[in-house]
Amino acid sequence: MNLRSVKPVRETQIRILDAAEELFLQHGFEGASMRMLTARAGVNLAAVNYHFGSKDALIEAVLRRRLDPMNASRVAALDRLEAEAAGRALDPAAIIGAFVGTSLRMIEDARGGGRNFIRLLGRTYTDPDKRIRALIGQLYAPAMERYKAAFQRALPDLPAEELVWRMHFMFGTLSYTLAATDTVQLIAGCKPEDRYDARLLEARLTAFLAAGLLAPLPNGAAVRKAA
Amino acid sequence: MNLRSVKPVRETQIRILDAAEELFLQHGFEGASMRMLTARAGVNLAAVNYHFGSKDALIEAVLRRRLDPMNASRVAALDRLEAEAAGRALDPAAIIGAFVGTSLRMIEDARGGGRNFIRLLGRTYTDPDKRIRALIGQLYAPAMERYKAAFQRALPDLPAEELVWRMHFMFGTLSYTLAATDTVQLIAGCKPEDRYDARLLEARLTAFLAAGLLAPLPNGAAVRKAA
DNA sequence: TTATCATTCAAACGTTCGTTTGAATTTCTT
DNA sequence: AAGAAATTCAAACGAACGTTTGAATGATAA
Repeated sequence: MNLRSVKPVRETQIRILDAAEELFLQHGFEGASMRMLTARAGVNLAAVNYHFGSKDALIEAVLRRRLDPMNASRVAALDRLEAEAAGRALDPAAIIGAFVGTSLRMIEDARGGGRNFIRLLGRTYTDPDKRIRALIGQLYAPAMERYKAAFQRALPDLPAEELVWRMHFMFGTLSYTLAATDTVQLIAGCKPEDRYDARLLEARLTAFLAAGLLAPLPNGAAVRKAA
Repeated sequence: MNLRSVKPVRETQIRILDAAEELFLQHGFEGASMRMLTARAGVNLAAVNYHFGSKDALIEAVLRRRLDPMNASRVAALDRLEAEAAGRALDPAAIIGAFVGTSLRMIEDARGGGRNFIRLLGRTYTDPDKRIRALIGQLYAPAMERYKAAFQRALPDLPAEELVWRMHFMFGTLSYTLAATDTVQLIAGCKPEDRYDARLLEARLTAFLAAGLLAPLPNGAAVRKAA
C-alpha cells in the first residue's frame, strides 16, 4: 500500500487514453495505429487489447472519458442559470453562453488535453464510421434535449421546427470554429494570438449565435406555413 | 471514329472518380481501399495507379473535379450581383445568398453526385492529413478573398478582424449543416423531408447567417479596442 | 497487314494492420 | 513466505493494404 500502488492500478489505461487522444487527433482513428499508440504511451503493444478489448473499444473510451463530464457540465451550467432566474424567463444569449462556455473552458485547458479533445471531437461528427457517429449522438442527446427545452421556454414564439434548425446551425458554428480554424485556414486574416483567447472568442461566438437565433423568420418558413 | 471512341478515352477515369467520390464519403479516404474503389468502378485494380499515379493523386483529382467549378460558380454569382448593383452598395444578405446558393445547387444535384461531394467536402476541413487540408485551403483561397472584399465593401463599419471571424462562423455553419445533419442526429425533431428541400434550407440558412453577420459588436471586441 | 502506342489484366511484391498467444513478471492476498 | 491473480512482454498470426510487374489485349496509324 505504498504511494505508487494507489493510482498505478489504472495508470496504464490513462497513459493509453492520453496517447490515443493526441494521436487520434493527429492521424485520425484509422490512421493512428496500435503500434503508434502503445509506443507513445510507453506500454506494450498488447496492452490496448488487454485493458480495453479492441481498438474500437478504445475509441469509445477516449470519447466517453471527456464527453460525459463535458455534457454534465453543460447541464449543470443550465441548471445554475435556471436557479438564478428563479422562475423568470431566461435570456437566450445566456443559454448560448452556458453551452459555449463549457466548450471554451476545455479549449483553455491545453495542459489537461482538453484542447486536443475538442478538436478531435469536431472530426467525429462527420466520421465515416457509423458506430462512432451513433455513439456521439447518443452521448449528446440528453444535454441537447435539456437545452432544446430551455430555448423553447425562452423563445415561446419561435416555431419548434425553426428552433431545431437554428440549434443545428449554432452547433455547427461552434464545432467548426473549435475544430477547424487552426487546421485549415480558408480565410486569411485571423490573428493567431486571438485563436485561443477563449474570452474574446466566447464574446464573438455568443454575439454571432445570439443574433442568428433571434433572426426574423425567413420567408420560406412563412410560405411553408401558409401552404 | 465510331460513337464509342469519342468518350471512352477517359471513361475509365470518370468511372474511378465517381466510385471514389461515393466510397470516400462512405468510408473515408483511408477506409476506402483501392480494391473497393476499383471493384465498384468495374475496372482493374491497377487502373488507379495507371491513370492517376497513386491513391493520393486520386484524392486530389476527386476534390479538384468539383471544387474548381464550384468556386468558379461562386465567384460568377458574386460578379453577377455586382453587375446588377451597378456601383451601388451590395446587400450583405445577397452576398451570403450567392455563396450559400452555389452549395445548395449542388445538394439538389443528387444524380450527378453533387450531394455526395458536398457531404464529402465537409469532412475534408478537419481531415487528419495535412496535405488534404492544405489543398482545400489553396482551392478555396481565391473565392474567399473575393467574398471577403465584397463583404468589406458592403459593411464598411465592421472591423476587418471581426469580419474574418464572422466569415469563419458562417462557413462553419454552412459546412456542418450540409455535411453532418444527415449523418449525425444530435438534435431530434428535424423533419427528414425538409433536409434536402434546398429552397427552404437556403431561406433558413441565409436568415440565420445574415443576422449573425450583422450582429452588434460583442463587448470583448470593444474592450479589446480600448486596450 | 504490320508496327506502335495505350490500356487492361492477373499475379505477386513487401509492408503494415489489429489481434492473439503463452510464458515471464509483478502485484495482491493469505 | 507462498500461492493466486493481474499485468506485461516478445513473438507470431492471418488479413488487408498500396503499389509494381510483365504479359495480354485493344485501338491507331503507316
